[in-house]
Amino acid sequence: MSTCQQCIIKQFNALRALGKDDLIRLSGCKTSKYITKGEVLFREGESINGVYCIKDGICKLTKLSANGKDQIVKLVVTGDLLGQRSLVSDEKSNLTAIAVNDMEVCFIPKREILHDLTRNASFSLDMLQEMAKELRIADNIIVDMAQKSVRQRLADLLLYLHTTFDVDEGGFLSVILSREDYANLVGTATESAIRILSQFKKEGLISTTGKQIKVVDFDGLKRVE
Amino acid sequence: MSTCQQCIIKQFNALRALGKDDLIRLSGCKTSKYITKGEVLFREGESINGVYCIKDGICKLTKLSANGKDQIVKLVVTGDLLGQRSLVSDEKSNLTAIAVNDMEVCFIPKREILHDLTRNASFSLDMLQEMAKELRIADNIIVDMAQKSVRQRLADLLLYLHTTFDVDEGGFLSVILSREDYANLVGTATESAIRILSQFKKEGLISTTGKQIKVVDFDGLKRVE
DNA sequence: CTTAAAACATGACAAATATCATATATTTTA
DNA sequence: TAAAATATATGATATTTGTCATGTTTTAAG
Repeated sequence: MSTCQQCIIKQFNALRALGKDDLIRLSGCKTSKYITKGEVLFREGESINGVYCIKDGICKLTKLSANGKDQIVKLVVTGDLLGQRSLVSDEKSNLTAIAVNDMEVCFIPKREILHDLTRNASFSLDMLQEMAKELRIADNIIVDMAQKSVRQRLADLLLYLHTTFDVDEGGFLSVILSREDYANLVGTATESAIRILSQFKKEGLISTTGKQIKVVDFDGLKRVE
Repeated sequence: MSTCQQCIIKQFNALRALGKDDLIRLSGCKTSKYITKGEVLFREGESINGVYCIKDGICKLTKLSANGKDQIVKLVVTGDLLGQRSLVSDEKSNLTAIAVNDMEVCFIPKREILHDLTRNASFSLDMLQEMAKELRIADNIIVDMAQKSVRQRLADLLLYLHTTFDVDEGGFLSVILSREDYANLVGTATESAIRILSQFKKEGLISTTGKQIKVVDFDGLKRVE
């Protein structure tokens, strides 16, 4: 079994701020878990009681809106922590986490993280910085949701997926999402998302083969309005 | 000149976690400032280099979207801190702050706050908790922006203003906003906001006298769809 | 007080998006 | 493999929202 100390994943999140002794302690009480595509890691309203460190895979954080539709609030990827927000504010989870592809995660109990947060200022400062970054991103999404058209938001999403998750040998986006996921990410009806993706294809901005999507004209997508 | 130690405002934000000595130190280097309605406290892209503690008044945090419209991301009120996010992540401000009514604020330089953040774990944990709360609120706003109609968002806003800022003797909302502000808060055209407010009035959900608005049927507004 | 400017209001119309219906393709299950 | 379930696609239409035009009211300035 691998230890947190050896694990390179910690470089990508606040755990990097911990020293050798703390990492050894975490290793001793962490559990690891494999989740297959589509499985639920935790649900809105549940107590998480710890933090997940994503060793591999991608998951979507969704919230059920009043009208019964799921909104995907963000995608969380390899290297990210999951559940810090609920842990810090001592609340049940505000969001549901569902695996977008097969995942490997480590679970670290709340008590251990709190131990470090209260004693290790550089760890809590690092976590504070991460959360500040998330907050800026969330504010920007609010503005985009409020002011941009569905067409623009969908173009932005494709650009985001292209730059953030990279592409495979064929140039296709390496994250495979359903059309419904696309709709739930930009906040529109599934039919609208499908329709606009078809338009993008006709306009030569993207090409598609089943669920696989390739960004053909990056700058063209940027200019969409 | 009043000291931070005596100031009751600190009860409402992370400064409550500081001890006597730290508060005395802050008092020594803080500056206070009066801002009149409509004045800009800081702009998007500026370095704030500190934190504002709002002693009195309300201000709106806006961001200019790609299409040239201002979106109000949140209202910040008496007791809140302003600028922590930029300070913590060491970035220029992502938002513009404009006074909605006359304000009194105290400015505390970055260096002093950082001093406490790196040394005082309970202070940085408290700030972390505040930011976690803000992040949950932001996530919920994203869902509402994406999934609710303009009519619902405007009804929600009236309910929020009613419960958060209370009402005057006549039952009118104590925050006076222009119709344009209402539009920029819910992310719609000014004409649309005006039109829907007129509808609410006809439907007996609110009553208005000039800029003053009174929530008449709270539960009715809740049921708006 | 009078005039100019800004804010508010509303109609008419255009554009964007949602909804419903239906068809086809793809995946899963038996 | 066949059948069922699910996902994708697209047309027709309704609804929501934005834009432009115009008039009225309120506020600010001289």
